[in-house]
Amino acid sequence: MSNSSVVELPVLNQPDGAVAPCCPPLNERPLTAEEAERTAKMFKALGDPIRLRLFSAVASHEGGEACVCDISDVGVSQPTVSHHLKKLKDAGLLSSERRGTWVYYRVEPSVLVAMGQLLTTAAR
Amino acid sequence: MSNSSVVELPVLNQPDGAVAPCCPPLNERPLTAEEAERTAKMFKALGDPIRLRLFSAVASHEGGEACVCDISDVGVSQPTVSHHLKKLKDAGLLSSERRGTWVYYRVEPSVLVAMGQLLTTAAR
DNA sequence: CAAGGATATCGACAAACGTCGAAGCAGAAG
DNA sequence: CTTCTGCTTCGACGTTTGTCGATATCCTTG
Repeated sequence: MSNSSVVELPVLNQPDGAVAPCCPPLNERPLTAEEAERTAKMFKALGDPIRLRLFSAVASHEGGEACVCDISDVGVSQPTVSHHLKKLKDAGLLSSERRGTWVYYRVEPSVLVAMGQLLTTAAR
Repeated sequence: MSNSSVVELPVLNQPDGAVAPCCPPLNERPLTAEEAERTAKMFKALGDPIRLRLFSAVASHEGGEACVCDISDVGVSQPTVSHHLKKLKDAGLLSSERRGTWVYYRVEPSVLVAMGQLLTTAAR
């Protein structure tokens, strides 16, 4: 149980391995309730300072992945770090894999791209 | 009191009227605690489905602004709509202006751009 | 198999959040 | 001045969230 298939957030994985953003840019048209529900989970996951630092630490780490031990110096207890990493994982922003003693978290580059597209101003 | 100077989020308004993103792309380097604190407020504001729909409704509305009456059909009471709009305003994502009977909310295009830059994959 | 380090889960608790109805305020219209 | 409409503020309430210490799990090492 490492790379458990990301379900609905924040990109839709295509059968051919490509990714498509789940929703149009925010200024293209009003999001539907369902789109907003899915997308909000993503923003919510990044809406906590500790989680944002953890996410940024993973995203900026060499190879786009980091061991928990590399990034857990954020001023909260170890269980809290674990809790936040789980939330990021549940939101589909990170995946994790155990290698020996350590657990590595990684961010899919496509996630960053898709999230950026959401916020990139549509041609108007 | 309409366009009250946006203080710290999510972009830093330059004296010459230009804007700079408040923080580097999330995968450039780990955010500092202060950067994360500021940026998380922005994400948090978009981390609620109702707020996201309101924001999207304003952002996609003609001219980048909308009257409250144009966008308040999101399934919650009118005071709740007002409460969420206030949160988006406090987060620096929207500004408001009263014109006669109606209050108009608007989103600064630079905000969308700056937020997109946060999430756009840095060259690595 | 025993010991130890790394991470996850559990249970509890205070603080923050989303929601509503009621009441208040500001312009427009009579 | 009074009434009406659009919006905000207030006060209350149940739910969710972030945090911790204690405990459990997984894996390596001796």
